[in-house]
Amino acid sequence: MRKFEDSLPLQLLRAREATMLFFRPLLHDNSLTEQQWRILRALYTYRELESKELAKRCCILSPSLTGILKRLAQQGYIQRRKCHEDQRRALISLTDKAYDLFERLSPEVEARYAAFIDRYSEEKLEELMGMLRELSELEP
Amino acid sequence: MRKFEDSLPLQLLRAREATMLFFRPLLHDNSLTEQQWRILRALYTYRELESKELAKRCCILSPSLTGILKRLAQQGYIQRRKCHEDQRRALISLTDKAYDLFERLSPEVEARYAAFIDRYSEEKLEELMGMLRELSELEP
DNA sequence: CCATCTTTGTTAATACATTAATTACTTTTA
DNA sequence: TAAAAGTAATTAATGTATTAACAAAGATGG
Repeated sequence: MRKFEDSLPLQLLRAREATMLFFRPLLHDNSLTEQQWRILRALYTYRELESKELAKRCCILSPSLTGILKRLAQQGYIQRRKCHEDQRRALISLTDKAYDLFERLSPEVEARYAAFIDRYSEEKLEELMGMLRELSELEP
Repeated sequence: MRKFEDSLPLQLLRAREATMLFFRPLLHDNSLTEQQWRILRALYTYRELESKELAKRCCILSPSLTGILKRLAQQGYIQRRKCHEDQRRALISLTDKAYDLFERLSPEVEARYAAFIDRYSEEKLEELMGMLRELSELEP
């Protein structure tokens, strides 16, 4: 049996925790969770997404997303409309309030990303991202 | 601003999800959660750990661990004793029932790990693990 | 020796994860 | 076209994540 620490899922978890130490305090200071920020980021980029697509891009399962979106809506950060062609689908987008918040925070997020790269190395990061991308396309 | 998909935390999450697709079904078929399996693995390796050390090794925060250990104890998988030198510490270890379960499952877990390596590549995995290890030692 | 500070572990409150089951709507098929 | 099969989103139930606050045991300094 492999050593406990030689588990890839565990190392991926550790690496993610170490990375998030650069960003979590900033999000916390602004009363945002990781998941909420992922959703803001996705919607800022793609303008409008249906729920299922949003879930897939953010790596959040639909039942979780339902709750997260409900809370984001209560805080006035997202709005939803029904798709006319298919009445089952819901189309989600950011409110102006959310755009403001995003544009206020993103410079500091970028600054911390830069600080992170400074510590790790631009080249290593690029290589790592490549390997992760390949890994995430794998199927059992 | 970087593209949404160029976020390292997101790619680490995606990669972990893709990896867990190899193992999650097996754990689920045996009514184990990821966290429970991490704890079994850690305690199988180290025999006995105090709560804080267990939390750190498994990347689980203390308050979460409290609940997970309570449920594992109810199912008869762990036992706890107090440390004599320091009455605050709790020492956790597996029961025989847990050792049996672990030894029954680990061959299949290893088989799926082998299947995973077969798809990804032994060399890439080693290199990836190295980069992740370096990353997880980083501090803000 | 005592008051203070620190550490270990827990509780409480809220947010999210996971699986199964359900509802409402669409598409297929007989 | 009515019944069956499939899909998007939600609800329900249980388990975990996160932060703050706390109790109890231990270390520290006056």
